[in-house]
Amino acid sequence: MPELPEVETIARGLDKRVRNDAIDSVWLGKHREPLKSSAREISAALTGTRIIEVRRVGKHIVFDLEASTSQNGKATRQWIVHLGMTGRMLVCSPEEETPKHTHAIASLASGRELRFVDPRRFGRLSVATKKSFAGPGTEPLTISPEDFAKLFRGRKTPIKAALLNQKLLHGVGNIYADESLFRAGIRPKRQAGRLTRAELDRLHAAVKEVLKEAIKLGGSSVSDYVDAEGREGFFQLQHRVYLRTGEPCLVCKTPIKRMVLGGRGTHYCPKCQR
DNA sequence: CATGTTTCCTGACAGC
DNA sequence: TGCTGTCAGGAAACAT
Repeated sequence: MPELPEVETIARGLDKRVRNDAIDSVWLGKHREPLKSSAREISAALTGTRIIEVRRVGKHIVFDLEASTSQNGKATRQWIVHLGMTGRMLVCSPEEETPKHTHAIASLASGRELRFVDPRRFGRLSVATKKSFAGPGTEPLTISPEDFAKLFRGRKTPIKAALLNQKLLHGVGNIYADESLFRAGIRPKRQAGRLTRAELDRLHAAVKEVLKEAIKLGGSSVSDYVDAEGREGFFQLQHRVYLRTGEPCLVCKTPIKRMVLGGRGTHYCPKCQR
């Protein structure tokens, strides 16, 4: 599942490959639309634009687009892609077989195609034409320790649920929430508002560290994640708790426990995390 | 508003 | 082999 490090890897790969290319035409799948904006809006917004840049905001891929207007002016807009759990954004040649669950194809001036494939359909496509897309919450890689601590003040929800709340921090998903809490030595179900400032500082550092390491390794390939070039990441080899239920903790050898928290599988070491 | 619960969707996997 | 049932999980909608 693509979280911040995976989306960052994908966005960088896409930027390298399609920056300055142009979108000639757009095809969108028929049946139920995996879209936030309407198919007509998306198609109209993308067709005839040039790709200025591809970047990541939270868990979203943002294509910054430029359209030439009739008065010779330039209009900017964004194509925003959320990959959900199983979404992929691939650059391919039109000759390549179109896989099942392909929901959108943008034909590029270079002759290649940008394809959005998403079996489970949790992904979302949308366009924004007014202001620059900023995402729902704050970027975990740049937030200060003070602002980080402030996010959780007075919250009764478990810290893990708060980390997953995209309106607070955006980009942290299930894998990196578990891994960060392990590195910070904090139990996932601790009340967010009751963490000490020292614990929050540790968590802040852990979140940043985990995300940065994961980006360096190209993300975690769990289930079927691959980047824009179809390559797998390697951070799954560094996971200390995620999907390690029953295996010994790498620090104290206590078996890793699993519980369900906020509807998500949650993995932790009962001895190292208090 | 804050928090908890349900829903969407399909592939993978267990059990028979 | 092939059918059925169960489950994961991001985020929005809905309920409390």
